Amino acid sequence: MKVKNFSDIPKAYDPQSVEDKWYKYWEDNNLFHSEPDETKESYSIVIPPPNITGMLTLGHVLNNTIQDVFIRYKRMNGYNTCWVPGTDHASIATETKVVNHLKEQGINKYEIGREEFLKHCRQWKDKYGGIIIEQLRKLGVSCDWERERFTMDDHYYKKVIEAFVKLYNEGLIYRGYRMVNWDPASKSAISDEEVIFKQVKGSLWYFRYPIKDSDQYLVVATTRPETMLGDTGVAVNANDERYKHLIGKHVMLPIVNREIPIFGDDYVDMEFGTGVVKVTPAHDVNDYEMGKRNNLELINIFNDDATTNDKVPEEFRGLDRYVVRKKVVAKFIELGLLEKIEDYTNNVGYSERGQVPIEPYLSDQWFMKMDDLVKPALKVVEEGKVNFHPAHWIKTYEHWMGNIKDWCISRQLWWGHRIPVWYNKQSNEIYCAVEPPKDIENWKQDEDVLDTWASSWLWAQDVFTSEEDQKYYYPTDLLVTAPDIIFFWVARMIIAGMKFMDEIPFKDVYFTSIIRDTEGRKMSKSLGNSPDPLAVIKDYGADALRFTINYIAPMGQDVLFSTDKCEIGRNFANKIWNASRFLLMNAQDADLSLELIEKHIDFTDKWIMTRFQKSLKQMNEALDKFDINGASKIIYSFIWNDFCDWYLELSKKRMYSEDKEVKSAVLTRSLLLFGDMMKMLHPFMPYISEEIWQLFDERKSGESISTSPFPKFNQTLVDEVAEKEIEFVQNVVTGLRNIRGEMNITPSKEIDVYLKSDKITDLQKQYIKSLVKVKNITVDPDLIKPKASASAVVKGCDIFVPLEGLIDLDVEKNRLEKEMLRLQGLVKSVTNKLSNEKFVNNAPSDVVEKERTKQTDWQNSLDKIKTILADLN
RNA sequence: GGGAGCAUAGCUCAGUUGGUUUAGAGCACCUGCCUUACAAGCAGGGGGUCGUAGGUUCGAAUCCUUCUGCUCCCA
Repeated sequence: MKVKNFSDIPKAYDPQSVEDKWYKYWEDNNLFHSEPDETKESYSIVIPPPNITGMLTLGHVLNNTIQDVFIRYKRMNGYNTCWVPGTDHASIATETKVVNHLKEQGINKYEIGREEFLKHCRQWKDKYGGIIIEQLRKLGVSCDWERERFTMDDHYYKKVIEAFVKLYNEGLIYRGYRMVNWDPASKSAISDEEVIFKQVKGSLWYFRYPIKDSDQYLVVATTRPETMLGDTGVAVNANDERYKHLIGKHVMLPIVNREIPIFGDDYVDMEFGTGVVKVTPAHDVNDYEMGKRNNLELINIFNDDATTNDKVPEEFRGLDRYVVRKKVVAKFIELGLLEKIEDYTNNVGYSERGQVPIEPYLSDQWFMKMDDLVKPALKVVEEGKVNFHPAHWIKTYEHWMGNIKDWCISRQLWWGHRIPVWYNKQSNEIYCAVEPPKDIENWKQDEDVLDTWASSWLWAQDVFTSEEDQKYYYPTDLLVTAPDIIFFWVARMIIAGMKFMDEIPFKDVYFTSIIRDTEGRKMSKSLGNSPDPLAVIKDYGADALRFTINYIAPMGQDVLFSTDKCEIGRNFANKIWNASRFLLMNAQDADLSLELIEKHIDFTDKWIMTRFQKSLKQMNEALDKFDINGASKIIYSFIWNDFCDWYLELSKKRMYSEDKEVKSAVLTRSLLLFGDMMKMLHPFMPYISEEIWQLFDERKSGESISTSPFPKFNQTLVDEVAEKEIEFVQNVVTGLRNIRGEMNITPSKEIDVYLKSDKITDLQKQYIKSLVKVKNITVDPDLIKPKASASAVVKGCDIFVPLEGLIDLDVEKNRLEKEMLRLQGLVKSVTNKLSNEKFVNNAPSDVVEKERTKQTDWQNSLDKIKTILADLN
């Protein structure tokens, strides 16, 4: 092998130049493109398509990093990997943006009309829709960019329409005049899932409703005074002794002067308020149900923007609902009909997008019948055909699926998939098909578009546009997504998969953590606590951000993120960089013949190979169970602790050897191992691993670590004996360093060391000498403790460091006493255990055996420490 | 009201089927070092008895129950 020539390798790693260079290289060489190949096993992922209105957030970073880790890992393991990227048209979000954008130019959507408006939407998409995709590239994600999709691509659009037609023809989609969640800002219905409930401090107003033909009145309590204008009844509980006798009578509705009935209904909670409920069937879900049961009139008092219409008295018309609220209350005061006002906190539903309170509103909408559709989708999750990680999300899924209501899929918007239904202008006959009717002039198409999720539910199947692709890549292997869209998207994709493909959409679903700030608050624009990932990448590097976020993101728990935590990843990258720099600098003038790699192998080499093999195995196992956080910790500690802290330090003795062949052998092996380490690291830190891998040998054009084979675990390279031998060296070295540190011996001072041991080899002695600043080591199994020396006891070795004149007796006593107490505690607990007959009789024999060994070892050390201490006094 | 999750060092988290656990890591902290890969570093050190109360067991951070607190989802 031949490393790259370097005159001056920078001391600190600079990610910026490295990252841009390699991303371009990967794209130029089209390394991430996949085509069906029946000779290879496929591994496919579809990206959760970000909104075209979106900008890259840390949520995207986490989500896409995880997908990239798996796709790169599988790619290197020989799978034909295909990661399909794309974006979502985000009907309501995009339309809101475009409407506002046009408003700034004084343009009104209704004035320019549907076609013209859609033109603006498409322009907007062309201009801004690709931003997030470009930003994703900065992260280093290995998507198959040739397959980039959009939910309104011709092919995809058609599939969405076909799905609608199919369900319509099967009677699973129907139109109905129902109460829906109305967003008065976008003037559209939204689904139950898009309503966010917030605790709002408000009031409970108590109104007096005069009873007809009487001088008495009933008191009703309400949180929404304005709706009284649409009241068509007053309800009490039929068992309520207070009011029972009034059932069948009427009240005179104030302001409106409408005569409305008093009726009994079980729904009414006698304990709440006064036990009397005003009923507004057109503007409240529960009232709507009561109205149906009791044949009440439906009076809709609002326009589609939640201003009052002409169904209310003239002075209240054309006003915003909250203005009306004030006016109604004022009027009640004026009429002397306001009983009292209490503070009250209630749950108010807000539109997720529009950020305004939703209004329960009666309108014609399209619904999907869910009862039968969910059954197969529920089954595949319960049977483990689709696996959730963490598995506890299954319960949430089951609960939602078990209580599902029909899905309102129509939206009163223009940007999106227009409902493929035409109404005959004369007969009002309904026509539903993929293609419009032939005599189009006699028909009028439904104005509405579909809920965005009623398009993205086909994502996993219809991003594959040819039959061949679909057959090869579907079902996909993994979906990585945030748990907050488990209902919106994950569940519905499974439903769609089972319905249209008769097959699951993905085998595993990984639910990511939610990113919060260090105080545990969700990232949000208004709080300003949401770091810009691109700025973080600029400051720390994409590798650092990727690694950090994996390192701090435990599965199933929230991530508390702050930008400075990226030091973890940056420092790690720098550590790796310097380790490679060390090897490269030494390799510049070395002979790196591969024949040498079998020569001059000692126990340190066997040990590092063992540690590598074991770490590799552990990492494979962690990734197999989707423990990406655990996997990142394994690679981190192997590279930093085992390789850098111990192996590189141990290898310096031979690296600086006079014997060129020794140096070359050690160096060549280290470079090869380091190359394998870079492969292991590559899924997590793709850029720096590529950079170093490319420096370590001459690579062909187009060759990349990302398409090179992942190391395979090799049991024959695991050497337990070498591990024990290193452990011994580490114990002695740590013991000596401890003495140096605690006794305040200046680092430059060379010490004499006496080791009482019968097992230490010459080679071990040399390595110990190389790791601690030592003048001379004397090893003798029958050693007698030298005068005025500091001591330490490790398993199999007593350590003495004579410190004539330097030793502080009190410090040394203190050290040893602390060690004695520790050992005493250990001995005591193990002795207790062993003198318990029940333990000895009941515990497995190997456990008892282990405890016996522990006891002997600890007792042994304790005795020695005691002797030394006694000697000191 | 129903459901889920969490509670281990100052902070953020590990801790596999209960047994080298008198509990690990990173950050923070203290001490000493610019030792020719790395001060974004090296070496050493202090610090927790595992939220509470009980139970199962020879043995519990680990299993069961109670309570407390926090987070999220659904109604």
